[in-house]
Amino acid sequence: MQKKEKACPEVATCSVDYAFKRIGGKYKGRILWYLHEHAILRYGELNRTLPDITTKMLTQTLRELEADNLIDRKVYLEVPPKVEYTLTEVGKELIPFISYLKEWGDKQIEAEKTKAK
Amino acid sequence: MQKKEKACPEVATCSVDYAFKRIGGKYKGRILWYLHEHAILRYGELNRTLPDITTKMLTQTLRELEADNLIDRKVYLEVPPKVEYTLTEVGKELIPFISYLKEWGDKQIEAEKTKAK
DNA sequence: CTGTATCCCCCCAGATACTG
DNA sequence: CAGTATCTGGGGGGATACAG
Repeated sequence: MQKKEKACPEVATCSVDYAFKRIGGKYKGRILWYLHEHAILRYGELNRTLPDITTKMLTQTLRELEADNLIDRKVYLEVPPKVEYTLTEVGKELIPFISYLKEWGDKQIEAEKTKAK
Repeated sequence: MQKKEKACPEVATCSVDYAFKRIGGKYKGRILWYLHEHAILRYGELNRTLPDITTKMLTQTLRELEADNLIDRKVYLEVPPKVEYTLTEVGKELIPFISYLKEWGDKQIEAEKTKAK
């Protein structure tokens, strides 16, 4: 059964939309931030740093970030295997903004606490 | 039919996660940005500004933003009805970051074009 | 003009098992 | 250690109709 094509398949309607498509998603923000804090993180370290993520989602998200040129993936050919993830230059450009967002988040969380009392 | 409040579905694992939960979603970024650009927008104007949104999603998203105290909703009791949306002070605090993100997006889009040629 | 109310599809993401 | 593979469901979001 032919369904009508969706209104906007994949083209971003504006640059804000474009940017949100690239850093949106359930885990991307945190991954980028943790990579900023630690500079280099291995797969297992990321998995432990994000307690609620599954290996499937972690791999998938990392691949998307890599495809979008926000992170680098370096594989060491040794046993046991070792893979390191780092921010690319383009990815690093996002840090000031995530940093700002984090401060805003901290502030709001604090405000909520005060209000609750 | 009242549904359970959606403003804070789950506990955020960190402030980055918290912030992304509040501005994430398919349309929130653009809505906040357009409200910044125009200061005041009516429901119909927002609907026209986001060509790919349905009334259902627009209403739903606006309600969430309102519940999160990022936008204000002012109703004029007249015929025909008139509703105006504006950014709250808390919402305005997000503008520098969205602005930064927009510039980043513009830059990436430009870079993609150059690369394509 | 500013929304509600339904119906329903698709896909994100979780759970689990397995592999080089 | 660093991932695939497969199955599954829940809900985000689309289309449409209608109301105050």
